[in-house]
Amino acid sequence: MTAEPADFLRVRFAPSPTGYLHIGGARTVLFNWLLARKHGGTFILRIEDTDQARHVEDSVGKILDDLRWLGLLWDEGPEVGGSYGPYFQSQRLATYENHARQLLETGQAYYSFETPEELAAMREKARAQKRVRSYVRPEPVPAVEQGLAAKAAGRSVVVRLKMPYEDIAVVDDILGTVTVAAEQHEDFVIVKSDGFPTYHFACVVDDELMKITHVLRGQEHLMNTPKHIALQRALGFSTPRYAHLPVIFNIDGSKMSKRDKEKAIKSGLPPPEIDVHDFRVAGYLPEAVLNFIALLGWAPGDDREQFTLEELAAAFTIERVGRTNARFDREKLLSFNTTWAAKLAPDRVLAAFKAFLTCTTNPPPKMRHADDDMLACVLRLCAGFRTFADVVKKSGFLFAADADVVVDEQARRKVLDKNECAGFDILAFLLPRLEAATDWSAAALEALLQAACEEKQVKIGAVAQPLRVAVSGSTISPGIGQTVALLGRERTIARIRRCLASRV
RNA sequence: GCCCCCAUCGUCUAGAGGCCUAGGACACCGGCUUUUCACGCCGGCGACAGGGGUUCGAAUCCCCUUGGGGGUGCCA
Repeated sequence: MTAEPADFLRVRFAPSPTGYLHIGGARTVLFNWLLARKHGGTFILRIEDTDQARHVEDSVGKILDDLRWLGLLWDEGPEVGGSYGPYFQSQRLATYENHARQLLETGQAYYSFETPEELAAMREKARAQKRVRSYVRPEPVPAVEQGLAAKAAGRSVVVRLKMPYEDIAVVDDILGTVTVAAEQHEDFVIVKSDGFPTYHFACVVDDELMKITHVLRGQEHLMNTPKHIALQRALGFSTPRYAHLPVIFNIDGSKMSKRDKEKAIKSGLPPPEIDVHDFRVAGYLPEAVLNFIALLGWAPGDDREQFTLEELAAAFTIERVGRTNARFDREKLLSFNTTWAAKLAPDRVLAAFKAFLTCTTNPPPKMRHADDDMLACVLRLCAGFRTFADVVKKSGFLFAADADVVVDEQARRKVLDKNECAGFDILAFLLPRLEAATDWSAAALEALLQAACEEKQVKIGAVAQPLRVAVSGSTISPGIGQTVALLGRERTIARIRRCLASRV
């Protein structure tokens, strides 16, 4: 038996720390992770923090946290280390410098001094002349000594790669072969004036040094790939296999950008979920999110739609990744979440619910600190729920102080005030009977309500609804018998009394 | 502008020349269940962007048009 070498398949996810993990990024991680998992390869996490201006405080921590929530753990990278570290690009500057020097010394790269204004003028001119390429390589190219001197003199200096004048073919496992013509290439910056490498340069150097074999990334990188290939050739590196994933949009076709979120917040609309963190806080299960995003751009080929991470890893192949952009349908995600919440083991749902309670801002404090038995009970009573946020909405009143139960205006009108306060009358009728009840079990209470219906000659709704509104403040709650049983006699009576006192 | 990618129900997709009077899921509509919300069950509506080829035969192959998207940064 011939064993595969340990690192025959190495993939990476390389986010830049500019905020939370985007849902599109999550799908990229997932596909990389699945590929590694399927083939027994290695999944590497690398932080591309080469843009000092865009760096957002603590965003690495947030990204790691979201990845852990999803259950997509990395084999090498921050916190876990590995043999090819460091895994932060900002800690690898010397490495990039060495490679840049090599390129400079072999004449494959050169120093360049144009000002932003000059570059803008070049761009404008190129557009007017309908050319793709805007940067014009100086002839001859400045000598290394000239560049060093300019730098010493305080001028803004970058390093550019001399792009070869030849067609470059990108062999893509999803898209096929994409060839970019020689005249399309231009000398691009590999080292910025602040001495940091650009994305292209750091990425190529690290992929080589970290022995990355497969690059799975978003389609927005497709046109970068010829640059990367040119860099690899100049440095004598090997070229990994490439696969570019289709893009994910909002349901209306707009981009799922952070800007959308900010815009919505500004105009007072509920912000759309676009970061993994948003879905966490909104009460989704990672199982559902993962399952749903897996199906954005990938399909098993049969009618199966429900997959655990393990099942995905077994079924996943790059060949079955599609080429068409997808829209993110929140309704379908909601449906997936409902399904997962119902089919997952109660223990798992409880654990996820507790995690939700610690990260969301809404729940009544007492709910957050309730014991497992109580929370498990609530989860049972809310069976069929769509998100954890719904569970809180439906059962939060169980954890509120009696004085904090405020009757919703609409509920009051519809259930209590209507028909000359029939609802209040029912409550007044119910009160002594509940006070006198000897058995406070859900079944006994249901029976008590049934008896009240018969006595008053009304349907069960006419009795259950006023009681529901009195104890919960709204028309939404778990089954009334169980709700009242769980609430207990004392609190139930107190709430009915408070409600009756509010009658005008 | 220029370069590149893409194109099946409203949405995610199955479909790799005859198995397709195009299958599934979500949404939607109708019904059932029902003390609220949700769940659940049954049924229905609904697509091969348009035009040319190739072929005995095309959703599937080729070309054009149209539409959508990406790139065109000292961002990644």
